[in-house]
Amino acid sequence: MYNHQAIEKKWQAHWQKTNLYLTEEDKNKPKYYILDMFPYPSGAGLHVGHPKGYIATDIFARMRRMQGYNVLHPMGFDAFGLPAENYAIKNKVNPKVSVAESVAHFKEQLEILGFSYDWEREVNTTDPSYYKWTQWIFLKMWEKGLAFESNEPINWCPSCKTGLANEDLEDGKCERCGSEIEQKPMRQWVLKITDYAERLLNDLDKLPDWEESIKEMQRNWIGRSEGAEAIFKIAGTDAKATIFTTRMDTIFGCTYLVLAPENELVLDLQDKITNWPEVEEYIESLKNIPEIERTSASKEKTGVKLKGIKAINPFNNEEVEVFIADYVLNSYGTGAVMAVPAHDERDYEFAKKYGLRIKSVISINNEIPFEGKAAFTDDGILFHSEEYNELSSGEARKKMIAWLEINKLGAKKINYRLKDWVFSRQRYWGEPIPLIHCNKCKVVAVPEEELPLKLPEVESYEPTGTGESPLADISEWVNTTCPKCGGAAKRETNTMPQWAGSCWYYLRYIDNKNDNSLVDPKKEKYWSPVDFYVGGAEHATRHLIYARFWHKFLYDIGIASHEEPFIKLKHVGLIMGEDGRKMSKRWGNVVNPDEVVHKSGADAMRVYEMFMGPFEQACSWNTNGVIGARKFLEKVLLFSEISNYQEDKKITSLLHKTIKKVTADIEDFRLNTAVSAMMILANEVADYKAKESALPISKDNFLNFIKILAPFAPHLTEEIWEKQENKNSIFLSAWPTWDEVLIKDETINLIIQVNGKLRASLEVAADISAEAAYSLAIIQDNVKKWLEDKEVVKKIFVSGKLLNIVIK
RNA sequence: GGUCCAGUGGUGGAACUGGUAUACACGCAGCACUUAAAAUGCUGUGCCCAAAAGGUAUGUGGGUUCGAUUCCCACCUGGACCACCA
Repeated sequence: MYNHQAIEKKWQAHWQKTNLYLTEEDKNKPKYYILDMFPYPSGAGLHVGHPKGYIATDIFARMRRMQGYNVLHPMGFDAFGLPAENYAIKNKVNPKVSVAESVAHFKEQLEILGFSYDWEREVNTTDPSYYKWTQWIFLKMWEKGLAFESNEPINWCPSCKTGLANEDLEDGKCERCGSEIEQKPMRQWVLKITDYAERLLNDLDKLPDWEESIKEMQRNWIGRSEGAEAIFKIAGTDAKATIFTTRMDTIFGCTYLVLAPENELVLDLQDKITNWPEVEEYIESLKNIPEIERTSASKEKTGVKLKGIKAINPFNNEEVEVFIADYVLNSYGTGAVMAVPAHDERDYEFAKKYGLRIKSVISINNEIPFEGKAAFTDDGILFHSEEYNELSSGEARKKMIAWLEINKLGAKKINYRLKDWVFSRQRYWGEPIPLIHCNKCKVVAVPEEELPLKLPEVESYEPTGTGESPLADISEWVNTTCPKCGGAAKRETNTMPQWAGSCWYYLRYIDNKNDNSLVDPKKEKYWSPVDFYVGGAEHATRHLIYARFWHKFLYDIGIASHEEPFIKLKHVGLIMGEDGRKMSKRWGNVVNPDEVVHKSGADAMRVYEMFMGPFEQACSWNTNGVIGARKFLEKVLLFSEISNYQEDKKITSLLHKTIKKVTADIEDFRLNTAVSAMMILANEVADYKAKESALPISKDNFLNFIKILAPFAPHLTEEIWEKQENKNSIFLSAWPTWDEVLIKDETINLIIQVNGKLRASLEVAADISAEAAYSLAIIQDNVKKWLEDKEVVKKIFVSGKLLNIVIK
């Protein structure tokens, strides 16, 4: 009888008592750091999807330990941020209290799954001893000028009452609550991530063990665009419009200029604009259109001409009209573009609508493609471009930019889609930003020895909506003295965003109790970098970009010893509900792991989740599937109850093949086929067992099978291991090896094809020659039949696999 | 619109560098055990054909090859990310 409840309880207690998973630096062993993305503990607890990644890394960690590595495999909690705070507001509890409850609940749920985490190294981003160092890093960034105050308009969520970073939006809506985002100018702390854009982009090439899809998403997000700026003087004034373009070669086709409606130049030119009331009305009308609608590509473009204004093309001194239009964004490039309707789709659409001039300057094979019908946007050969005629687009760009630079009328320029990181939130539940505002000394850092700057207790966590966080109401906290001049001063009341703590947590696991430094340099050298990192793909453009940014900064100031934090990265595919939808309370399709563990056991659940399908792929939960995994484990337990061993050569060979396959499959995270390989072996053994009363395998071999199963089903295998009179844990034993000689089959099934179609299969010696195979094949009735009256043109022989006879 | 990924039985999926398509598991059907059911065991299970033989099948159409789920081209469908980024 398989009493999973008793077995799992027994071993979990035993592992804890014997400190089996405690990790320390050990110079005699190679290190391996395998990391899960730590969870955000919500009140709802885990569903069966959450542990999928944790199970896989646990299997990997256990194999690595048995292979003789010193393995760091920690876990912690990322608990600052809106969900915890909103939960606290709704239930009128201090977030500190509710987070502690959620963490305890999560931990309990994780523990019954039998993970091999070293809990001594647990971190929690909301723990002052942790966020002391988050604040410390922020101060270092501030010292280096990477954190600055800005009053630019930013994304504002009217429901969450806080500013948000671009990364926090989904389809132009708040990722948390789905509200329409407004653009609101307000005082913000911003991190200059764009200073690192080039490195964040280029260093992706140094990460061969990251999935290509994730790297591609990051490249998309960074959005590097190489072009140039050019200055158009405004006729009759000292004003200048600077435009950004990637197609300088088309500048002779520029028939008008477009400014973003918010471009400051528009206000500067107010006196010269003869239709100002119309212009002003247009600008006002745009304020009522949500950002998402305005920037939608499907929307018809609108705009207004700035009457009385002409811009001068620096190349031919031609005067062109100037428009403001909604399709030019003030937040990208210079907020101004030169319009070349013949060679840009957006400009073409706008020019058609308003009947503006269209001038072609790029040809291909001496023809002008789609003239008058659509914009031709490819590179080609220039014409109507004075001395640049006959040049290719590429050459022309180089020469034109060089000319601009010589004449100080423009320069080469690289733009990024990536924006600087809006880093302050007007909410309570986050790390306080450790800065002080003094009238005399301006902004002053909280002295290092005063860190952590603790989050004060507060009556109400409700956001104020005024652009100030609830901290602003606590006068005894806000009012302080300036550390520099000793005069009266006020604390910064904004807090850091949810993503701050997760930017560096993997470094803290290495040395989580160190109060004197972020991490001990010796320990950092031993454990860094993270060898293998596993988590959801939804973090590809947020956490993983932010963390790489902070890590590079920490590298620059000498804290981190490697330029990249994560060597190998894999993403875990979601587990959907049985109805194929995302598991959610709304659909009522959430499966609770506690129930599965209670009914079928942690080991069965672990085996099933790995068996479901490819690790990276999303798949639907099927409760019946757990039964299959459970049956497999029952079969293995049954074997262990037989004490009569009788080795069988075929099984030995199959076992060695299985060891090889399972080892390689775990290495590559092909855990579904690893499980199926072990099932095949168990089925074969069971077949023999039905015939004889002895187990057709030697005791040593049986124990090797138990060992490769151990990472998947740690409790059951530990129990079997003990029953076989082993004193130490199975996880302290060595990972089995295989013998290539035993894997080689003596006989094989040779496939006989005629014209590529299967006609027979012969059991022959594995090393049979082509000639021997042929003479054997042609006497088979089923082959003879097909060869009658036919001429054999060719014989294809693949040693050990097949013989294909080609006839005419 | 751009970039990337994927389409294989009733279902989840397997097939290593082109070489027996459908491993493994679920489900289903039949049989055994049982008064009966559950559990368990055995057998079968892509489609056409009574069976054998054979034919046919990996989204659709074409190509390369002795041989294609795998490589190439076009198309269809679905998903992920980005998107008026100049």
